[in-house]
Amino acid sequence: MAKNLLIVESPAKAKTIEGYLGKDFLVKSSYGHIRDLVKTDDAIDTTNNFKQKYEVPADKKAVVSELKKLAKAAETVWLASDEDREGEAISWHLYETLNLSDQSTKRIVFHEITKPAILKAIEQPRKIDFNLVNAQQARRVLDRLVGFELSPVLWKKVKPSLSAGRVQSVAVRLLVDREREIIKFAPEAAFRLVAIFYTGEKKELFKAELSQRFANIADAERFLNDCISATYEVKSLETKPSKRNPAAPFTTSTLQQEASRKLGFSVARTMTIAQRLYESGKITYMRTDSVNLSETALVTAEKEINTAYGQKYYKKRQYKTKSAGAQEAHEAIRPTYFDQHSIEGDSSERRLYELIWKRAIASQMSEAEFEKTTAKINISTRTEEFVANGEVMKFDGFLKVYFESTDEEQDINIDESGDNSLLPPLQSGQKLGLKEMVATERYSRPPARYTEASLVKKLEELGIGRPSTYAPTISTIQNRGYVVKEDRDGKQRTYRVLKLNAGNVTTEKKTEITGAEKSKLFPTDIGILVNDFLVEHFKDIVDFNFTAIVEKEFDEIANGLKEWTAMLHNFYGPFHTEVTNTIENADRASSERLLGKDPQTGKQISVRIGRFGPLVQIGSSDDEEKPQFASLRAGQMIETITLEEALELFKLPKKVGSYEDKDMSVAIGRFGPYIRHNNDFYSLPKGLDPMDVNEEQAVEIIELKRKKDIEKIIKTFDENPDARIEQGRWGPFIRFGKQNIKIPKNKEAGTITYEEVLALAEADSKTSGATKKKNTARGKTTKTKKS
DNA sequence: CAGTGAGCGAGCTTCCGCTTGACTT
Repeated sequence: MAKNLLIVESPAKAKTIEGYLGKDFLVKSSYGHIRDLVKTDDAIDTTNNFKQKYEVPADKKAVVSELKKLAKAAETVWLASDEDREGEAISWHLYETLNLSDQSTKRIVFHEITKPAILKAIEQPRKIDFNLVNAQQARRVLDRLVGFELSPVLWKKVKPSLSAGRVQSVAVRLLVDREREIIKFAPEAAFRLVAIFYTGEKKELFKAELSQRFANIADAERFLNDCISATYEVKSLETKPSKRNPAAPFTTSTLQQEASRKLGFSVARTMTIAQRLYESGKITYMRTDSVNLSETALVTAEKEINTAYGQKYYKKRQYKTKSAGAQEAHEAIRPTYFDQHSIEGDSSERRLYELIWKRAIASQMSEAEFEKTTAKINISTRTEEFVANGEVMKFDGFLKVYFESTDEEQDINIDESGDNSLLPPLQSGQKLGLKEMVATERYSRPPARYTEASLVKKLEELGIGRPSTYAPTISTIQNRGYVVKEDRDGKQRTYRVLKLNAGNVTTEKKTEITGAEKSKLFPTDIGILVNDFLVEHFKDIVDFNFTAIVEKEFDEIANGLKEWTAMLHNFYGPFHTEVTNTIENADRASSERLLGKDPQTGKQISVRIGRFGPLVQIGSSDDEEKPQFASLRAGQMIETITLEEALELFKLPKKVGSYEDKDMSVAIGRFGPYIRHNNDFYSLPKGLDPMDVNEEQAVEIIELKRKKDIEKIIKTFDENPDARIEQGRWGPFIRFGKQNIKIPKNKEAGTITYEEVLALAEADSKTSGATKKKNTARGKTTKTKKS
């Protein structure tokens, strides 16, 4: 048995460290926290100084019992969890749970996983820092109190099973606030003027923009008319050098943002892939808020840049963390070995690795240098002036490997990219020819909706949540139904374009699509309802600064300046009073909004959230006639639906004729408009308005779908018409009644026999049954309906 | 992907952070 047991948080880390230390050391992992508050309401005794009840959760029992055994056999136990609040608490929980003794236990910390760093840490052991532990307990207890007292208020006043918490409720609030800003936003139009000039005989073309816009069309028209007979001349020419610096290496949040923008990954996907890279030793730890690179990393990055690109591309840089509440227990995310420009693996792993490698390498490279030229151009008949910008890269520097993208980039209108192009050689006083001048009506844009990644960025700025929880938080608010991630179609809008060409001014109307969204987060009706309720009754908790305020107090506790139970008393007293007060006095949250009267019957029309989601109701239950109901469609919200839109909902489903002696009806479901026939569903092709579908079209759609279905069939079986092998989206699979079964890797789809199908079907029903059980036991949300 | 939209009222839901799998499509 080894004399020393060293415990870290992550098994991948343990494996690496074990290699650095001799056989006197056994290195094991705790897999994060090993103890937590019991899940019941008696976890914290608020009447007895917040005394906590901890337990080892079921999935940690095995880890704990193994560690216990090993600790008993070891002479010294080294607690090497991370150097932050949570890490310190993990060490303390280990100390308690493993029944360690003071003499035989040592607490150590290190910031990089290298042999010298670890050996040095071992030479400088310390004791567990109880101030830090207490700060963590205050954090843990506060989160439990907030979550487990607020959620039941929602169950009573809104709807069962809802949740609220310090982090998730603010995340939802950010989305609701932003949605309202967008709803309220009134775009303003102005005419933007772009001219295309040319120089001398070579007729080299370049673009210039007028330094001001015109608010109305008359002014724009007058300007163009004035320009018909004008001459143009370069008034001034200014050339300035400019520089661009590389961005800091990735943290969890910046990695999530760039992977979302450049690779289109969700934050959860990014983290799963990064975890695989970490476990296979390709990158450093992926849950970090630090932009710091270790000394070893700096040295190897320098070497790599010098050999791969040359010395002038290297520049040593150290970055400082900007985000609030960073705890910096780890390094920035970087490749383990800088000389590995790419790796083996599946395409998503390769692409994410490449992104991480480029960003980390670029962060130690020299700045890119540009020469920016600004030319001002006079108009003989007007006082305004045109401005042309040109940019020439003099030295690429870090741009040789990496270009950081921004959120705005994706919505830049093609017409508007007048900047950063090359200018022909110009001289002050030079006369210019005009090829064309265009005044385009442009609208101001509302604030952008959040993506998963931009919401993470915002949360990080506010110091809310931690690297390990960003992705789970984004999932939670979607799972609770507060938020949906989806695409939405935009609306058509017209804009006017005036053109001056060959001495003539012409006017044209054009259309564009505005407000189309791809993979954006939208608050749902229930999300809005819950948010408004919380904002009304628990303003302090859902305040954007709440976390920052309590974090400051946690820091004071960590520094020994404040007693942790005193802090909790101060918080809990007023909070709990507000909870009781709200339960007793507050009205049930109502989602109802009156839209007006039905023009045909005069009955009242209202929208509200029903048992199965948002609905429109015509008439009230007091009327003699029964009220009519219709569900809102995807993309429609209680807050914004109009009376006209609500009435539209009652026009569907509608019969469009019959086919094979059965009725066909058209309706709109969760996946868009469809035709229903004999209990089968056929979705409508895009662009076809469900209100316009006639019998002939419907039949055509049904027959086309059937033909396609037949084409998908690879093999059928005489023994059973319900069994067949089909070509699916991810390859061939077996359809066996309602069961969809994967084809084992060693089998060829075309050669499978019916006996094999039966065997696979039985094996599949067993495993899927077991899975279902496990899911419900874990309390996961299953979407199966009660039958 | 429909239909549903009331009430009966037991027993359940829920937080944030630290870690990985073991599942599915």
